[in-house]
Amino acid sequence: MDVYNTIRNNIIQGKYQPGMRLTEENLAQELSLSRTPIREAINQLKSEGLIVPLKRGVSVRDFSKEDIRQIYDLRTLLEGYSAAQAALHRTEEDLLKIRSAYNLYEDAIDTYVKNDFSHIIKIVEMNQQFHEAIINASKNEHIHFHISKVVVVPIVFRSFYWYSEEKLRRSLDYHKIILEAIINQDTERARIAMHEHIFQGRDQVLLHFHELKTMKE
Amino acid sequence: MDVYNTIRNNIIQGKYQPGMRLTEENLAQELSLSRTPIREAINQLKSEGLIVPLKRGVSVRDFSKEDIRQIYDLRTLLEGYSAAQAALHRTEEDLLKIRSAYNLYEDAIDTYVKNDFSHIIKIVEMNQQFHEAIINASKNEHIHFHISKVVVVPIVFRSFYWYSEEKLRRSLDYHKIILEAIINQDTERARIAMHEHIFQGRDQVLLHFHELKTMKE
DNA sequence: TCTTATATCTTTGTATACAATAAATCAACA
DNA sequence: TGTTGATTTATTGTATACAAAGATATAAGA
Repeated sequence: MDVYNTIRNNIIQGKYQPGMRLTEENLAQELSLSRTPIREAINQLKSEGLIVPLKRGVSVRDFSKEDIRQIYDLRTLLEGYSAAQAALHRTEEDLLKIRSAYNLYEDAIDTYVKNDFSHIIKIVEMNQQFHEAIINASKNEHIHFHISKVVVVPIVFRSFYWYSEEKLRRSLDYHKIILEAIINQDTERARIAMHEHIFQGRDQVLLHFHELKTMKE
Repeated sequence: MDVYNTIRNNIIQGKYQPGMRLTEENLAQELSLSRTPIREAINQLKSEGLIVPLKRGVSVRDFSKEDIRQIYDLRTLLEGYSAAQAALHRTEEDLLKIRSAYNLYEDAIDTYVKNDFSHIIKIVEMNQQFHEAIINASKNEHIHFHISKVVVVPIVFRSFYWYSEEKLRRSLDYHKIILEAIINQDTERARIAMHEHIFQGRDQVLLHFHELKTMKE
């Protein structure tokens, strides 16, 4: 894995906690590299908003509840649009991929509820894959480019640990509604279902905001 | 001006033409700097999509009509939303700034049509300032963060050279409608007017696409 | 002449050294 | 003791050197 992803993962997985100060030299020593490649990774993370510049060094960004609201508003807007566009432009190949992602998500949930709690990671991945497939089907390269740059809030990844079986099933239901709307080329239904689905995720994060922040993974 | 903005301006102003290959060494010599700061600027421009990686070096991105359509779709979505949010959340101070930007845009157009054609630059600036003021009033820091990163298409800057007086007046009319909708907190009117306004800009760019591409500024 | 292997040249990626600057420490003085 | 100025230290910004990887040119053999 490259330097950028190494540092990014350390932030997302809570190894580098919010507010923690990072310097080029420290990171370089930790990763046994020179400052040059570290600088490049830091610059990228800065431009993505995951770390904020300090007078000296940088610090891991500490997101507030208001940040979560704003970021989810944005995500709702962009992904709602991409679902609508996917309903409009999807090919048979797109449908195959979306359906496959849907099934894998269902499998992951089934395995999880059968007491294999390690499968939560798989659930996160398969959920992402479903959303990815829809963004691809929307045939707007630039929306894709943008959503991929929407600020990643570390705690969102951890929020899945607080999903009950019931909530996971409801999440799956939404995937189904979205999938069917895209099949039927019902743009507005796709958009609205995607909106509700993303707001469901937002509510989950906001509800457990404080536990998520202190959680060390 | 820093390295990033120097290179960016050279691309926007057509000094580095679409498809042109740039290498770190060349740029370093041209700007009398070492490769290190050049690399940082290039990385940023790459992540913004203004230049694309080559096997060796990078090349200035050549945008297609389809790119223009997709980017404007995105801009419509984001700025339409920000106009609606501005209508909802604007303070008196926001209104003052938006109104002031509106007036300056009107002044710039007036000066321009009185045969001072050099004022086209001012028109571009004042138009941007109006949009900025609305984004600020929308009170979503993250939308702001994003719109500022929406891919800048070089030729959009030049498209103003093809605006007739009538089209400029129509653009101003839209600003007025948007301003009033925000004053009256009419979210949907603000959103729709912003949509139409941005599509007007898109049509202008698409209409003159070929002239704009060969134009050297 | 055409193909393939070798050498050469270009260009990027990484390490390191040094310069510039801001922060922290310490000392001198009121 | 508290305040100011000088000194040291920490950290970033820039330059340069060298290693690694690709591309291009060259030469040898079929």
